[in-house]
Amino acid sequence: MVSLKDISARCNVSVATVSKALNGHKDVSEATRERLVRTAREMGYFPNAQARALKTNRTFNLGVMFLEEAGRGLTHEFFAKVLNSFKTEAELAGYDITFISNKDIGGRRMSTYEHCKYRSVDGIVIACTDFTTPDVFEVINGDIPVVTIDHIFDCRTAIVSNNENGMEKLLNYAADCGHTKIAYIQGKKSAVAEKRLAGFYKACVNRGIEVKPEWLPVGDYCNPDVTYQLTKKLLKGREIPTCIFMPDDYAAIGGLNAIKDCGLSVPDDISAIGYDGIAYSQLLSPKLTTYAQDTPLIGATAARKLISLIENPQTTFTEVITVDGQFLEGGSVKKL
Amino acid sequence: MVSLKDISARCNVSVATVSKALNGHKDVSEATRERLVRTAREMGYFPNAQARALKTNRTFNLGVMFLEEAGRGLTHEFFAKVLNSFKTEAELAGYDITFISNKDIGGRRMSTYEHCKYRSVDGIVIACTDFTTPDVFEVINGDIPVVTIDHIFDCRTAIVSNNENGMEKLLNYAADCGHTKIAYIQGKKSAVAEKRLAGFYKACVNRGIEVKPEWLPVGDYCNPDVTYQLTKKLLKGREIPTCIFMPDDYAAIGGLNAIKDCGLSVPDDISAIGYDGIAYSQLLSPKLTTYAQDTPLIGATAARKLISLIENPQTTFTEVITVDGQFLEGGSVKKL
DNA sequence: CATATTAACGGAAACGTTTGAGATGCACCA
DNA sequence: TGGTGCATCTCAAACGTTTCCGTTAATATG
Repeated sequence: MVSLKDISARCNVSVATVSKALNGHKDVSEATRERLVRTAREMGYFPNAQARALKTNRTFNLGVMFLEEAGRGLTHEFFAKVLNSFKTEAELAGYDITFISNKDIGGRRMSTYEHCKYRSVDGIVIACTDFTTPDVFEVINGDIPVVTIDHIFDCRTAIVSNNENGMEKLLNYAADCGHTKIAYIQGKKSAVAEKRLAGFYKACVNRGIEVKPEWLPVGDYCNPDVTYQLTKKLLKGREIPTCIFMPDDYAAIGGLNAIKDCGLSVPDDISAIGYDGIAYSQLLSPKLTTYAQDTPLIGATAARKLISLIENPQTTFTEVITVDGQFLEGGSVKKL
Repeated sequence: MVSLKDISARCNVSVATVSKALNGHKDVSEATRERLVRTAREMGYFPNAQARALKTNRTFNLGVMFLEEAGRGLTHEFFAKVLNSFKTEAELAGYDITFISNKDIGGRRMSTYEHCKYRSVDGIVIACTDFTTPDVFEVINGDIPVVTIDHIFDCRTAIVSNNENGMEKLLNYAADCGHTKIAYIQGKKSAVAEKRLAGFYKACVNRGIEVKPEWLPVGDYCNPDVTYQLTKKLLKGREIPTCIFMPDDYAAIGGLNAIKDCGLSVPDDISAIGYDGIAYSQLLSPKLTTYAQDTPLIGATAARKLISLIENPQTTFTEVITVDGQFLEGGSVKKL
């Protein structure tokens, strides 16, 4: 690998001058800087990332904290999409992405935060299903720039999908279609679940729709099995709803199977609504009516904000950025 | 951050001794090593990754080259799963994962290989849809340890899913069910596609099944739309097959929709077979009969092999490791 | 013309490690 | 006793940068 020293030798200047020239400092003449930049290019020079990091404490590396209890990890479509656009945006700005977790190093257990310190990441993005772990708190309370996705800590900037608005839009659509007997299989208790429920309630009140407690069972996200069971239970009740909101599109598959297994069909007998707008939901027939979270925008915004926090420490004020999604009308809701 | 110097000061020994003690060198007495290790732990010491890398040229970082033309990136379930287990296994061995691509740095375009050099990754795993790009060749011909997934270069070790065997198993099953009129919508031309076709042919010959050229259209992987069109075309033919092999489970959704749109049903009128065993395929009703690639094993093997190449350069002989998958019997194939 | 200012560059320390070569003390053997 | 070998530890250079400070020469200022 060609180093600054090689360039300095070839051009008869000091190493310091080469460094300054390549980094755009002012105290080097335009003539020599042009000459140095040119030969650096000719010789195929690239800075040594670790040497630079050692001096500057800047690695141009972003840590991704990505804890997912089910172990599905990258397989989780929402996370995968967000991460994908995060990565793209970060790379555009010259940053690389490294996965961060708690792990063993040299026989000693290292917490996630220690891992970040060890790797000297410039910033951290946290996207978890569970934000209540000690590992998360340690990172949140640390001194490395952080953005969180879909969870708000009051001292940190957060990018959140507009869950409240999403549910409102979906419920308004159902109401527009004439539905009043609406059930909602909730996701597991979390900040996201609360927001969605809030949006659901709010819209119900606005539209004068009565919310039955027994029509608000708590299930789990991304869990078709649980959703299958809960859907069946709803369909066996004394009074059955005409429209069922599923926890999300993936879980909805279970719900749809339950409806089918009860000898009913979507949307003629029962209307179904999902959440997420994952690819599959639009390949079903009928297409699932759902709300597509703007994952590309969420990821890109997270990256931009994080980098901004890193590069302009003075503007470090906490901020909550809400990203709207898009209503997707499928054919899974019957117009009464 | 506490450094070696801090420990050496506290314990009245030289920095060198601390370094050697912590790294398990032999020329330090058991007594002092124990003392040093203990105070290092007490003081919360972690080695500085970049300083160490600067000296040793070892970063304990693995580069992931992950080129996917459709831009689906991590969303591609096969890749996501493989990457997930790769990551887990690598972290177990103390390695971290960094995404590698071609990008701009300091105004100059950097190839993927240059990127690897810049970050000084210890090894690279390549998982692409297209192995014919210059970027891939440059990495393959470089001097950094490499393993490839699902593609074989003769100078590098490769982890490949047993595509030939998978297709054989599927075709044998179809034949066992009594099917003789079998169509196969192929994936896009690639090493993987060739292997699968080879397995298909081989099994057909074994079972005495005639292969009609018009029943072997070339479609694309993960493309429900194309598969939809090709399936329709097959169903409109003069003679129609009783069983259709789809490029993969994801594409199969398109095929299944086409069958439905033609007023036919699976498996009563047409049998369908997928490939991959992705989660959705087992949530459909009927479940899709398919072949699940052992993605956890593929990823873990890739990580282990790569690390072995890094840590034992003497054993650097090229190797091709074939990973078998598992046949999944669903309900999408009718027994004639 | 003397002095202050400025532009352009070099010297050298520092970042936190690793590592080979040397230094020290001690036991051992002839 | 003097050398040899060994165990244990220290010295110091090196990895490739960045950056503060100093130096030089040229130019501007009074």
